[in-house]
Amino acid sequence: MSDRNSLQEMHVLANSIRRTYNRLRHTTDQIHEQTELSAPKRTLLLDIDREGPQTVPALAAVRYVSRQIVQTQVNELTQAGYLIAKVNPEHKRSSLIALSAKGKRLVKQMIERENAFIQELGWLPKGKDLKACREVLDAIYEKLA
Amino acid sequence: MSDRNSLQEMHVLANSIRRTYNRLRHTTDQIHEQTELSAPKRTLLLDIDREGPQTVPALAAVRYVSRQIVQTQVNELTQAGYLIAKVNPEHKRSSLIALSAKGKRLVKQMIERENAFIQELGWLPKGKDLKACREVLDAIYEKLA
DNA sequence: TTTCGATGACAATTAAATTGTCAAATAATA
DNA sequence: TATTATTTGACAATTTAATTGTCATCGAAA
Repeated sequence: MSDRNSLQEMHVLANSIRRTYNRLRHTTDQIHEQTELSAPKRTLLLDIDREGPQTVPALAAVRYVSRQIVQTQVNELTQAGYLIAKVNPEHKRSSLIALSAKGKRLVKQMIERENAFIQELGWLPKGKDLKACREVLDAIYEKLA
Repeated sequence: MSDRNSLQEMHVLANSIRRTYNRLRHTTDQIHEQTELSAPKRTLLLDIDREGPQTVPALAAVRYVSRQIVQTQVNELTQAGYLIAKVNPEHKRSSLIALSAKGKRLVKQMIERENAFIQELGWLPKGKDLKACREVLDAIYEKLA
């Protein structure tokens, strides 16, 4: 399982993940330039859209960054009207951070812009390959938990 | 090719790339904690080991960061004895940044530590799946060039 | 050869994140 | 229940990563 060749392949894969991540971030920075939102703030909005309302500490934990920086970003996004704090039935002090109507509209626009970019690119991985790739990434993600 | 379902799948894959990247960075931060080198500096050393000596502007370009910050990091790694500037036959002013003997030893140690970690984990993606995943990532990387 | 872009050095600034502290709220446990 | 430990949001100070801008010099192209 962990012969020399497989280990080497794993290093190469890790490098592909890193450089593709960097390029994706750069591409999305360009696509969403007019939003005036940084990549960390955009991913907060997109994650909350995908996973639903969450507490600040929960958002920080999945990112492996301090809760303080996420708190600051959430506060600024709330100030800008994209997020709202909802009462958390599980916890009186730590509210659930949710998208506002304005935030939902922005996320919708961002996804539409990304889709338009992909259409323009005229290419997507084949459905089967895409799924296989995601499954490997998710398995690595789980194993490193 | 770009029906609604495929687009949705692509967004999900992008998210898997991002979160796996974050977890890999966190894991390697822990594995290499005693090196006292930041993730950006470690990837510089590993990239130079993998791709060979390169100029500072070339290193910056693949990262989509300014040449100034890479110059600073390279200068500090040179100061610390991990890198050396080699004469560039193609360019008198812009030297090729290469690993010193000390840098090569460090890279070797880092790879050994990562391999030991994987052994301890007792798991790797299957060779076929690993390769398929890398090919999809590399295709995305190329298409976004 | 002369113009224009690339490069390294330096400086100022901004952005992202860490670390530390405090008080209040919550959770765990004796 | 009482008490102890942990979590959370707010605030502050600091560090790290990165950007932006400028300058002199070098190299490439016209």
